[in-house]
Parts: sequence; structure tokens; C-alpha cells
Amino acid sequence: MTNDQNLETAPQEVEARAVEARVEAFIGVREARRSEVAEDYVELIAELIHDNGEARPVDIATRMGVTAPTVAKTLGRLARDGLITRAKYRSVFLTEEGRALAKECRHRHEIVLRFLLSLGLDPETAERDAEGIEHHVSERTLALFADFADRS
Amino acid sequence: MTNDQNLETAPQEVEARAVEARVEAFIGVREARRSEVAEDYVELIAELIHDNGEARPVDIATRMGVTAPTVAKTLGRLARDGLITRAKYRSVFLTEEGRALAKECRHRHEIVLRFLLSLGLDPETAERDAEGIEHHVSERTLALFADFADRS
DNA sequence: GCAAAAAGTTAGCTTAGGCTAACAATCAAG
DNA sequence: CTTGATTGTTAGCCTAAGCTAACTTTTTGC
Ligand SMILES: [Mn+2]
Ligand SMILES: [Mn+2]
Ligand SMILES: [Mn+2]
Ligand SMILES: [Mn+2]
Repeated sequence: MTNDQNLETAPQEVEARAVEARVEAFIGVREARRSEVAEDYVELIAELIHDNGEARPVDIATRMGVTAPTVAKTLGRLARDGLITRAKYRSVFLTEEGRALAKECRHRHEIVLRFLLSLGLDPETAERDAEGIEHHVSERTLALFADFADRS
Repeated sequence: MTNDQNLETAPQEVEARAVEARVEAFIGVREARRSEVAEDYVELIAELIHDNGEARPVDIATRMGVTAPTVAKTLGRLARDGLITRAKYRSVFLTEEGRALAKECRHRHEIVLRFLLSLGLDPETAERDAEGIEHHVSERTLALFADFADRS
């Protein structure tokens, strides 16, 4: 080490640390991306069950704005991942795990939406942005959003 | 129509409108998702050119936390889409369009980051969340974020 | 100026998430 | 109870974005 008694950190180490922090950010975002679709589906399925008594693929397709085969394939992945159960030609049920995820997602969605509205955003834009942002807020950010919305 | 003089809106129409609004939200989010990677790349490329004089694939790979072949393939798409130019075994350049996108992305990234920090978030989490959120904020939300950060 | 290291490319594989076309099952009217 | 409409499934296609293995090119250090 060339520093006097090693008291300072070399500039390239500072740089390396900054790079490393950002790599973690990118990796984290890619990770989050992998669950976005699942999160939106289970949240919607929970809502359909609550509102309509059941979650039919056709209603999922209508609300997600995708075609029926896309829904079928996605439901296959959700079942594989233990979030739903289903029988052929029947509507869909959430597993315990699916219900837990749905609840968490609805909670996050609501906080983000409430926060955006309390910032002064119009409802349509707020809904639109919340639908994307909800998948990328950490627990900490969510807590700050909730605080802010409560205080205003 | 069964309403007295058609003065009210039928509840199923209200419902239909709400469903339609959410479909638009989902479609919008899917749309945004399609440009996330491109946005992160051009932003990073601009930064590397600024800081190092050039953007080498190896540095892009290190900072994005992906392998060199992944970068190569992504750069192929960016070139196809007119955002960069490149020559074999050489580093990468932004087109006019690429520079414009990079500038816009850096701008958005900075506002979102500044906003999260001014909310009281720690820098690491702020960087992490900003990296994901930046792709899902509308112009309106961005303006509100900027206002908030300025005022605090 | 050459050899080894570093960087870049290519081929080929994987998964997710979209689509259409074709077919099968269920449901609702009559 | 039959039939037509609705709903669901399957097969097969596509693109994006990740990976490893193998190869080529460029850069660097002696
Ligand atoms: Mn969402
Ligand atoms: Mn949601
Ligand atoms: Mn980003
Ligand atoms: Mn960014």
C-alpha cells in the first residue's frame, strides 16, 4: 500500500466499490423482473375470486390484455411454481403460497398507488405507474411511501 | 336504455371502464418493459464514453453483471434499432438517437434517485430502487418527483 | 516481434412471455 | 336434449435475454 499508514482509501477502490454497488442494483432489478408477471397474475386472480367467486382464464385474459393461450401458458408456470392449482377446463385457485403472495402484492400496490395519488398525480396515470413501480420498491421505500401518504 | 332519461351510468358500464383502464395500464407496463434493457445499456454506454473515452463490451459486461456474449447479443439489437454503431472487435458508439435516449435516461435516473434520497432512503437502496423504477415513471410523475426533491 | 493474456465473437442451448390456428370441452337457450 | 356460443387447450411459431463452450482477434509485456 502506498498510503501513509493506510489511512485513506485508494481512489480506484472507491471506484470499484461504486461499480460493485451498481452491479448489485442491476442484478437485483433482473431478479425482480422475473417475478413481475407472476405477481400481477396472483394479485388479479385473488381479486377475481373475491369479486366474482372464481377466477376464469377468460377474465384474466381480458383484464391483462393478452390472449387466452398466453394465459394458459402463464398459469402453467404458476402451477409449476406452486402458486395456483387448477383442473382442466376449470377455473383457477390460489395455493396458500399464492394467497400470501397475492396479499403482499395487493398491499404493495395499494401503498404505491396511494402514495402517487397523495403526490398529486391523476388517478389514471397513478394506476398506470403503480402497476410498473410496485415491482421495484424495496421494503424501505415502501415504508417511506406509506409514511408520506399517511402524513398528507 | 332503462335509466330515467339516461342521466346515470349503468354500474356495469362503470365497471367496464375500470377494467379498460387497467388493461391499458398492463399494456403500458409491457410496453415499458420492452425498452428497459436498451435504456440501461445506452445510459451506461454514454457514461463509459464520458468517463473512459470509450465504451468497451468488457466494461459493459462488468457493470451490468452479465457475460460478454450477452452483451454482444444485446449490442446487436441496439445496432439493429439504430441506437449504436460498432465495428468488429472495436468499442461502441452511440448514434444521434442513442445519445438522445441516453440523455433522457440519465435525466430520469437522476430525478428518481434524487427523489428517493430526499425521501430519506439510504444511497444503496435508493440506487437499487431507482434502477428499476426509472423505467416506469411517466412524465407527470417525473415532474412531481422533481418538484418534491427540489422543495426538500 | 512474439507469446500469453485479454477481449470479442459465434454457435448453440434455455426460459419467459407473447402470438395465431386449430381443436376440444363446457355451458346456455330453446 | 341438442345445438351453437363461449371457453379452454394444444401445437407451433417468434423474440428477448440470459448462459457455456469454443474460437478469433487484439493488446500487452518481455
Ligand atoms: Mn404490476
Ligand atoms: Mn398490481
Ligand atoms: Mn434501470
Ligand atoms: Mn439507470
